[in-house]
Amino acid sequence: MLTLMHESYNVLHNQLIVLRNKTTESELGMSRKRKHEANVAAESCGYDEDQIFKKPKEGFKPKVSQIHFQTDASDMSLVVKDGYQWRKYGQKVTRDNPSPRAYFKCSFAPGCSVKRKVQRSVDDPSVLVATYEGEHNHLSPFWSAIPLGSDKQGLNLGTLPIPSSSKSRSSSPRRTPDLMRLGFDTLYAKTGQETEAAVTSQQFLVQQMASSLKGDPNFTAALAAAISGKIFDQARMEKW
DNA sequence: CGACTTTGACCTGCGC
DNA sequence: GCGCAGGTCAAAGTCG
Repeated sequence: MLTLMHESYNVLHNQLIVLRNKTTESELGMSRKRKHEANVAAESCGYDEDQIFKKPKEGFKPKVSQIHFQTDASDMSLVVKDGYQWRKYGQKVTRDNPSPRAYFKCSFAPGCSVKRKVQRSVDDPSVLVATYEGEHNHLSPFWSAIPLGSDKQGLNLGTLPIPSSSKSRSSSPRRTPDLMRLGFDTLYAKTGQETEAAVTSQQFLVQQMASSLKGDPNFTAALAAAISGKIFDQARMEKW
């Protein structure tokens, strides 16, 4: 039943996203050709033109947040490792900033329409300013790597997707997943035998992972992004 | 060969 | 209507 419910939810959520996109397009005023294309798509979904192009009572403004990343000043790439998988689809030099602005789309989930703009700060070129538009319709790749209900069986973190779209050309080593897999595999190898040694090794592994993650710039960047997002949400909630 | 980046062209909104 | 600037598309190139 849970699976069915989850599937139904996903279907409905995807339809909502499609409708939101269409209403936004119509509101912004699209060309006749594009309107026709959207209309065809709408018909295939079972909605009439009025439903799709009727101006919404409340405009759907995508959630926008801005996060600053401290980088090496010598590193001129616009790659921000925040844990998600991004696909770059454009780059522009804007008037107010001599450094180019890169445009990314979330490529982790097909239906995810979150966009990200990354540009160096005018004041401090070592700071990357990432502007996020929209909300992910999926869990972070980190949590997606952990199967639901995994209880000493799954948790194969070695399958953790490699964050960022830099295609691992950068020099940063991918040591964390290996370490994590090593630890969890060791920990969960003996099924159901919770010995004292296992508890000790668990504590040891936790310490080892903590020190490993602390030294991993990718993880700290992702953590900073997550905390910033949380603070942003809280600020919005308090404002309401 | 697939996934991804690069980059010039194109689209769209906005001010004049 | 025109020009500018920001945003997006898509073909070509790159890499593992």
